[in-house]
Parts: sequence; structure tokens; C-alpha cells
Amino acid sequence: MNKAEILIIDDEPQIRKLLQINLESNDYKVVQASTGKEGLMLSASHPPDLILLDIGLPDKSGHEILQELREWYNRPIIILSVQDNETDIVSALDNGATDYLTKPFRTGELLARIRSAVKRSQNTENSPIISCGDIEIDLVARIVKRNNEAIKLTSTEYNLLALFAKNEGKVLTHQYLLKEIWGYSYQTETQYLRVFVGTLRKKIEENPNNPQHIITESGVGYRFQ
Amino acid sequence: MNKAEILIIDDEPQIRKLLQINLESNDYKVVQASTGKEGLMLSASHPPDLILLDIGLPDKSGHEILQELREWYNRPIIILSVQDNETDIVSALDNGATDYLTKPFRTGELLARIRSAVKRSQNTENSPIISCGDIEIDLVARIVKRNNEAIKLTSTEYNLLALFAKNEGKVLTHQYLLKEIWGYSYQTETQYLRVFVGTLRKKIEENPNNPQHIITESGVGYRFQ
DNA sequence: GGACATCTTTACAAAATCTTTATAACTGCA
DNA sequence: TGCAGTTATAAAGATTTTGTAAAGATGTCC
Repeated sequence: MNKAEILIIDDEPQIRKLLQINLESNDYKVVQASTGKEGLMLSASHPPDLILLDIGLPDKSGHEILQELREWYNRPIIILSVQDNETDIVSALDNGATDYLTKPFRTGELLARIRSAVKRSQNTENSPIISCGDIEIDLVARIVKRNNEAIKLTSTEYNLLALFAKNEGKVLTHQYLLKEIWGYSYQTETQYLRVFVGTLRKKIEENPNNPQHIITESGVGYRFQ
Repeated sequence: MNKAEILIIDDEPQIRKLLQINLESNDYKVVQASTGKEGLMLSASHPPDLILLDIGLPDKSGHEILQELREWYNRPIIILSVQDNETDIVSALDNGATDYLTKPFRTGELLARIRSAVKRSQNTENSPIISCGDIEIDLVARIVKRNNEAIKLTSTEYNLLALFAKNEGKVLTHQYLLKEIWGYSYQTETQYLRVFVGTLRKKIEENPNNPQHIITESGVGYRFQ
């Protein structure tokens, strides 16, 4: 199973270190940024599963970063702050923060709030297995089966298929798919999609030349059924 | 839009009263229960949009109530508690609580956390569907059905039909349609429209020679009904 | 360091879609 | 009826989009 990835945006090295140690020992992969700008770049080039954002950054206010992130990033953002005033908290929550903790925080509580947020964002109607015709996807174990036989997928292939399955029936645009899987800054790389849809079809379709699961919506995107 | 409904489960009347006043003045509908048992009954008979649950109840511990609720209730549950110990918080969050506030709480913060939770739980709701006789258009999934059977449309055909459907009954001029679908500089290309209305009629009309949905308004434009 | 899996990029063929042209059909009116 | 203006349909041509194979690049694990 792949580790969930967490991006820490905080200018204090000792806080970053503390978080890193705690998160890594709880089986998260950690990426760090010391400025808001760096955080925005990192999240755009490779979207993490959750962002821990310090409000008091040197270059830009955390509120600005939050707003910029929320223009496209829709996974959890937990705010960490020394500020314990209500205005800050309310404004952060209303601007799309998932949660708000004041420093010093209790590590156990932070971890629990991270677990809770990640679980909710993976939000699959509390059924961890998506079934769709002859395809079965176990979102917890990250295993895909076709006619009860396990299929070997690379990490990107799996992420793409899981995203499709979570949105069964809906047309997902190229832009959206690229943004979710590769990151905000990859929105124009539609050729990636063609290649990966191609390999996915070879693995999950009965007849890849006449796909029954991943349907092309020409000019728009793809649809999973 | 209907008011969101909030169920308060708390044994202290003065807290309930305080919450009630604050919530109602923020346009929520409020239902109250003074015991865990009553709360379970009320939520089962008429599920609210969000539950505020006090941990320290006289009959059953709030943790038990939480677990029982989570067996079937998947909208937000926010815990209110005088307990500020980490064990309680972690256990509540891991048992499916959406958030955890310690009393005394700040009203503005509670309201912001409620807004945040409600917003998040709502954006997984189903998509709006425009229905029009035997035609059904799902604007989010980008799917068109006739007599419950999916119809394959090209991107331009779909855009045109969606535009028609959003303006059901109104006459849309050639100019307007061309401007919306093709762009400002195509306003004189009425032949495009004829071609695409033609293919659309073939796909969605019972008898394309006697269209019932896309009606020609000679010299002006088209009307969808 | 080298074998291996995976991702990225390139090139080209195939398919789908859009645009244009030609022609037929309809409508209202003298 | 015949005419002018508008609309409908079919089909050829042009363009865009998609699919596939394969080579190059990158990273990982021993």
C-alpha cells in the first residue's frame, strides 16, 4: 500500500522537524516547504494528499496561500497557527480550511485530525470496495481485480483508475484528470492521459479496441462505467 | 433553498438554549434532544443535516452514541465536550466525529466549523438533472438520456443541447446561439446551426422530420421544449 | 553500477468531428 | 403557380483529436 503524502508549509525548521518525525513514524510520506511560494510550487507540481499550512509565513500570509490553493486544490488543508483569535479561525475555515489547530498543539490530536480529514477526503461512501461489472477495486488495499483475478497496475495507473471509479458515470475532463493525478501544472499534458488510458485499457478491458469501461468523450475527456 | 437542520444532543438546558438562539438566527432549523436515547430516536426518524453531540450525557456516554450513529449516519457529527483531554479527542475523531470542540466554545468558531462541515458534506450530493419529456440531461456527468437510454453526442452537440435545455421554452436567436457555442466571431455562420440542429434532431427526436423538442422559429432562431 | 520498472516524449496512423459545398424542400406572398 | 428568402439534408473535404508503438529518460533496488 502506498503512503499518504503530506506537505508541510512552515517557516520554523524545528516545527517542520517535529512534524516530520511524528508523521513519518505514522507511515506518512513528508514533503516540506519553508515559504508559501515554495509550498504553492510543490503542491502544483505534485499534489499531496493533505497540506499542513502555517498561517504566519514570512513571504505571504497563510490566508493568501490558502485562497490560492483552494482555487484548484480540493484535498484537506489543516491550518496550524500561533494565533488563537476567533477572526483568524473563522476566516480560515470560511476560506476552505478543513481544520484549524493552535500551536502548541498536541501531537496525538493533530494525528487524529489528519486521519479523520484524509479518511473523509477519500470519501467513498464508507464502502472501501468499488465494484463495476467484472472490475473490483479495493481502495484500502489498493488492489484491482478483474473476474476475481488480481491485476498488476503501476501507481499512476492505479491512481487514475481509482479516480475514474470514484466518479463512475461522470465525464471527467482532461484538465481535471491531469490536475488530480499529475498536479495543477500538468493540465495541458493530454498525451500523458492517452498513454495511460491506453495501458489501463490493455489491462482491464476484455477487448482494448472496443473499450467497455473507459469511454472516450472526444474533445472533452473520459468516462468510466 | 431549504434550511439546513441541526440536531442538538445535550443534557444541559442552558447550553441547548444558547445553541438554539445562535443557530436559528443563522438560519438553521434546530431540533433538540436532552438524552442520548432521545437523540438516537430523533435522528433515526428524521435524519438532520448535522448533529451537535455532547460527550457527557447522563444515560449513555457520548462515545457510545457516536458509534451507534456512525453505523448508518454519514453526515457531519460535531462533538462538544468539557473534556479537554487528548484521549477523548483522539477516540472521538477516530470513531468518526467530524470535529471536536471543548466547552466553553466561541460561538463564531462553532458556527464557522458548522458551515465548513455542512459545505463539505453537501458537495458529494447528486448532480442536478434537467428533465424535459423523454429527454434527460445530467449537466455534471455530461450525459444525455432519451427514454432512459444514453445517447452519444459530440462535444458541440452536447453544448448546444445543454444551452437549449437551460433556456427551455425561450426562443434563442441564431446570433445568440452562435455566439455562445462557437464564439463572438461566428455570429453570421447560421449554416453551422442548421447542420448541428439537424444532427441533434436525428439523435433526440422520435421523428426528426416532425421535431417536438427543437422547434424552428423561422427568421429568428430555435426554441427548445 | 547495472537491471528493472516506470514515466516521459516523439512520431505517425486512425478515427472522430467539424466545416464547407451543393442541392433540395419548405414558407409566405403576389 | 412561381418567386425569393429561409431552412434542411447529404456528403465530400479539412481539421482536430485520439490511439499505439517505441525510443529515450529517470529513478529504484539490490
